[in-house]
Amino acid sequence: MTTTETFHIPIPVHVDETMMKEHFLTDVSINSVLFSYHDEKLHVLLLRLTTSDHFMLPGGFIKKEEDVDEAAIRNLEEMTGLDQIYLQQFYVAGNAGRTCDPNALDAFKKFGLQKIEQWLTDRKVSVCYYALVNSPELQLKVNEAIICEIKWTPVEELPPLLFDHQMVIDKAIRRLQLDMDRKVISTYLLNETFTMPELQKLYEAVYQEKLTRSNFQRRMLNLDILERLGKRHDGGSHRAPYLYRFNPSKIEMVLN
Amino acid sequence: MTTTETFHIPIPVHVDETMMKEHFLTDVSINSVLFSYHDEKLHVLLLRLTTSDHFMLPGGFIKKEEDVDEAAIRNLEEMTGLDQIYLQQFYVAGNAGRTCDPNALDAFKKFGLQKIEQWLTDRKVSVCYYALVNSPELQLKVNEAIICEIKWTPVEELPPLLFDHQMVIDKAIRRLQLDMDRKVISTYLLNETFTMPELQKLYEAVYQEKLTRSNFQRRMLNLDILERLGKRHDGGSHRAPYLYRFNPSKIEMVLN
DNA sequence: CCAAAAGTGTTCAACCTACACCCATGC
DNA sequence: GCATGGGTGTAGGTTGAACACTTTTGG
Repeated sequence: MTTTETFHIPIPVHVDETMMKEHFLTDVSINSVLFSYHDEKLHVLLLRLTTSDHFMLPGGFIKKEEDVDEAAIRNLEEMTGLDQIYLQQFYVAGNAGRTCDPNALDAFKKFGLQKIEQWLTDRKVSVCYYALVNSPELQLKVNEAIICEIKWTPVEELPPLLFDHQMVIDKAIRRLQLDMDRKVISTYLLNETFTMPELQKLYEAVYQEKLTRSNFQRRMLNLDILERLGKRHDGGSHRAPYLYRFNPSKIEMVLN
Repeated sequence: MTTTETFHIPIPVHVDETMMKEHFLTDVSINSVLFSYHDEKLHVLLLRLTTSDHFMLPGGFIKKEEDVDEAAIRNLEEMTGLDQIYLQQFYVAGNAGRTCDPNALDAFKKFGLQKIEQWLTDRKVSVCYYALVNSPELQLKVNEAIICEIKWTPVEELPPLLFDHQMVIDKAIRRLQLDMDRKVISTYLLNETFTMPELQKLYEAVYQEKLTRSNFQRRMLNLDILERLGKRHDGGSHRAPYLYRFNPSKIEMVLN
């Protein structure tokens, strides 16, 4: 999946409400805000049922014998094929009316999800995670049934969303900003090696503000977790920037 | 309730499992870590069933038509009679095995809670809040049935706890520490007026470390949210400290 | 007058900000 | 050589830690 196309993933529809109730917790769900950084922008992964104009966050349910954290991981794996992802619980969306979105109801109905439509729009308390993905190339795994659209969207261009997902994303961004200052989670959003200007652009995308080049450089170097490697020349008519890498042994201490 | 005695509150037992399932969400619960500050120590409110040696956090369940935040507030009100409390969601305890605590099962059984024993030890995802209470004087409201012990416990002297409540308290303290630096929540733990040494001792209790007197004073004054009132002399053979008050108009901006 | 507690001042280092200057590269 | 982008240095301000000094009060 490139960063500009949209893609289609299948979601299973052979399930019915009885099956869901048997295997899953009935009034808890999971929603994940997947962040990815590319094209100098912070992106969020969104889904759209083909029967709706509105997008939504990926999510899932918790098996009865499964930890909530496990369920969040399983969910991401099922959807993206990725398993070494930074995952952080950050919020519980618990308003009683949050699943009563007529747009969602309508979309589910048209979509042919009658068998679990009730289940999907029943009152749910949603445990929200944010996840950091350094590559937007998703290995899609789900192999059955109906198709929906999946898309990386820049955070400053979010379309209308179902349920309370706009608010959930806002909270996720706020939390990501706070965590960026306390932990060294930029590792999870970049390739293994990167230049200082690239790192700076990531910070600018997350905080949605410009930073001063020279001061940013010093700040990062003072953290004492960067290893300077060789230089990398991109063919541009300017000086070649150094490549850096996060020093794994030093990061552990900072990662809470 | 003074700060040294333990107290007994009644909890209702006329309910049975069918009633619970009809009115409440089945696999979500709430736990609250109530913090109070007195005797120069940070305290947590703990309950103990008279049939157990182990203490536990107060908690409750969520009505089907009720927001989770509302439920947390209702819960606190029912238990303490207090309604202007600072309440902050901070964690979801979601491990599958967390409610399988043989000590708890045993205590519930002996306690005569057969009718909802199954309900109480069924797998539950717990939304955890911390709350700030500036007065340990609780107005107890619940008026029926069985008695259990309720006690303010200094955080450095926590007894053995049921379920995963020790871990929940640890996380609550960590979160409280982070929040103390970002917001001005000390208001909720002190009387309206206080002296600088009193404020310092609160910080020392929360961070569990000594702070330098002169620097602490400057730091607090530089926040520009304190109003200096008169002096207060306690009869001690030393200089009388000033009284301070948080300036309500300036606090709002800092309270997120 | 002394001890104890509270308030204030001084110094030093760390760090942030702004801005200037130097280096490498392609056209 | 010059525009562009990257790297480094410097001056000024702010912040925080450590510690010394002063003020108030009771015995």
